[in-house]
Amino acid sequence: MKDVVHTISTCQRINDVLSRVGDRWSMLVVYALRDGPVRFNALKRELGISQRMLSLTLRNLERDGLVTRHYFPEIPPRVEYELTPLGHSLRGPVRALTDWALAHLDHIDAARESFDAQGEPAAGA
Amino acid sequence: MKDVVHTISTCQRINDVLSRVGDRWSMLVVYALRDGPVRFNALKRELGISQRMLSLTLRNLERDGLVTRHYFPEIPPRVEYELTPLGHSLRGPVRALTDWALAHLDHIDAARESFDAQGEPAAGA
DNA sequence: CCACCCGGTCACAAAACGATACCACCCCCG
DNA sequence: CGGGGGTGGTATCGTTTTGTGACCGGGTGG
Repeated sequence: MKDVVHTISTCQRINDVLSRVGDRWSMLVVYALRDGPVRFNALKRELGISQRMLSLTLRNLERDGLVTRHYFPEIPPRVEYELTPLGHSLRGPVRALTDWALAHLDHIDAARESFDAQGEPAAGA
Repeated sequence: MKDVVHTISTCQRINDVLSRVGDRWSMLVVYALRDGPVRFNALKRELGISQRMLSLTLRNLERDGLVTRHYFPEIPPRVEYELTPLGHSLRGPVRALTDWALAHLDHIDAARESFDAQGEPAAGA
């Protein structure tokens, strides 16, 4: 029973961190920042994320010490975001997940289609 | 520029999969199912998830071919959920992420605290 | 002059989430 | 025999999160 108790608290802790960096936008941003600093609007276009969510996600990431924000008071003002060492350490796990995602997207789509097909055979109209 | 274009579509695809299995409940369920079949209420207690979300998450996971649902018409009726081979293939990436989460939880908390501290110095009372 | 870029915020709608209650079934305890 | 409990789920309702579009200030090109 002790193992179970241990597992429970472990889940709580994982849950805790995942609720911070485990959302898809955060992971996508980490993924997009893998090769160095990127500008705000570049991220926005590349990820297909709304300005608001990108702004929010980046601020949370910055708060959690995963990215740094560099403001260049040029004309036009430029803002670049870059991974911190902590952020870089997350690259590996995120990479594993994105690689898996890329590799199994078709598989998931197929499973979903067959599930939906057998689940609702007379769902037409 | 071709590389950029490639990156863009790649992000879209990753985003696509992540919107399916990239939420924290799905990953937590995969994590909890790593050692074999687990019952509905056992998962609920272990993960600290509401019945509604667990039910939804499990159905989505089943739809995407990541878990299978085994119904035992006993008294009381027992339902167990188990990872499919596809689900097992996700264990690695999820493991990487959960390990990272466990390892860097303190780091994140510290970063957050210092960020909040310097962000709102006169937020007392 | 108007339109567009930059980075970002505001207000609002839509969707997701969480807690609770409820279902049907059966068991155990008193 | 009645009350409370556990099983796996769904329905409802209120809150939180997410997403959409407009808007801001500043500058530049047509």
